[in-house]
Amino acid sequence: MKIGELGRATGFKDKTIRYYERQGLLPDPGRTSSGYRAYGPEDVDRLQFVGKAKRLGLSLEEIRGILRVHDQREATCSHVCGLLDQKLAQTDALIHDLQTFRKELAQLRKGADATADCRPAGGRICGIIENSSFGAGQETMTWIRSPGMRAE
Amino acid sequence: MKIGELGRATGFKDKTIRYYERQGLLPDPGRTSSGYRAYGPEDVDRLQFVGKAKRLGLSLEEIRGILRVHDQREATCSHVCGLLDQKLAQTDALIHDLQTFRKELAQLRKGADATADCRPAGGRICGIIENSSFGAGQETMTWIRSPGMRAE
DNA sequence: ATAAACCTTCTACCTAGATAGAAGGTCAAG
DNA sequence: CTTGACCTTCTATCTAGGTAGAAGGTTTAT
Repeated sequence: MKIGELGRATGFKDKTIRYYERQGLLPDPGRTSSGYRAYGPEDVDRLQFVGKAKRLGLSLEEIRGILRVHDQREATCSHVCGLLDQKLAQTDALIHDLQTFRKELAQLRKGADATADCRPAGGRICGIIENSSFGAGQETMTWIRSPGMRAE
Repeated sequence: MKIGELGRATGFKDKTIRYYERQGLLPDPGRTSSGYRAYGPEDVDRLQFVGKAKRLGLSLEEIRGILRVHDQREATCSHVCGLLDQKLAQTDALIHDLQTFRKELAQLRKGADATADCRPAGGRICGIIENSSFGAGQETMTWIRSPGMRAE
């Protein structure tokens, strides 16, 4: 099987497959006499696994970790369970932070309605934002901007 | 006031201040006779505003938008309220997606405990992940990886 | 007077996950 | 035999928000 065929079987572009190979997600495939990459059915499985793991929210680095364990002929169970637990904890933490953020944001918005003139004296720029005690912590809420969320 | 002093007053590095100027967040400051950027107290306010807005989760582009409205001598109230409402809606949507994701993840994790051997026959890689109906949708949960969240 | 501490511009690099193009070799069908 | 569909490698580009360094000019303190 050549790379295009593999791509059609898995939904990945050929460029992406070569990229994954460079990233260590796919082993060096054999080559045909003319130098083409020669894949077998196990590579279809492997790529489909990558796709599924990606959809689970695993990074390429995490997926590479799982595949390395697999390639060592070890069972990946405990490794994967660890990753899932980690994801779960991260998700919980993120939800918690977001809920806190949302509360503060809502409060700020409520106060904004009460602000008759949001531009106070003295060259200040926006009373709504500047009078808030919101950003008192040093943490930045950059995570609110997530890929695919940008309207365009 | 020169750039270093402005930086010390606001907590931004000089490099960052020049970067913000390039990005259109700060107006072209005057220069001293020796060509140095010469700032006034209003620039301290402006930069502090930028810091606060950033901590609110606004992107530099959004902040630039607010500042442009301000520079037109228009009140920024309604503009900022619009942004806040938008952030609020985005946050709600993100929390909702995350809760759905968390449920599916927890279910997967629960099933993993029941999976005696996660490596089924036929060159498959990980039964836990591959047998899940989890990633059935096409959407990828990449937002789970947020800046600052990466353990190192 | 000279070293430290500033300042300037310009350019390159970082993350993450690809995508696109250039320049060229190979292969199957008509 | 030639056209188009493949294949190869290498390099550049995108997002977002900066950071770092080179190469050089200025100012302040000792």
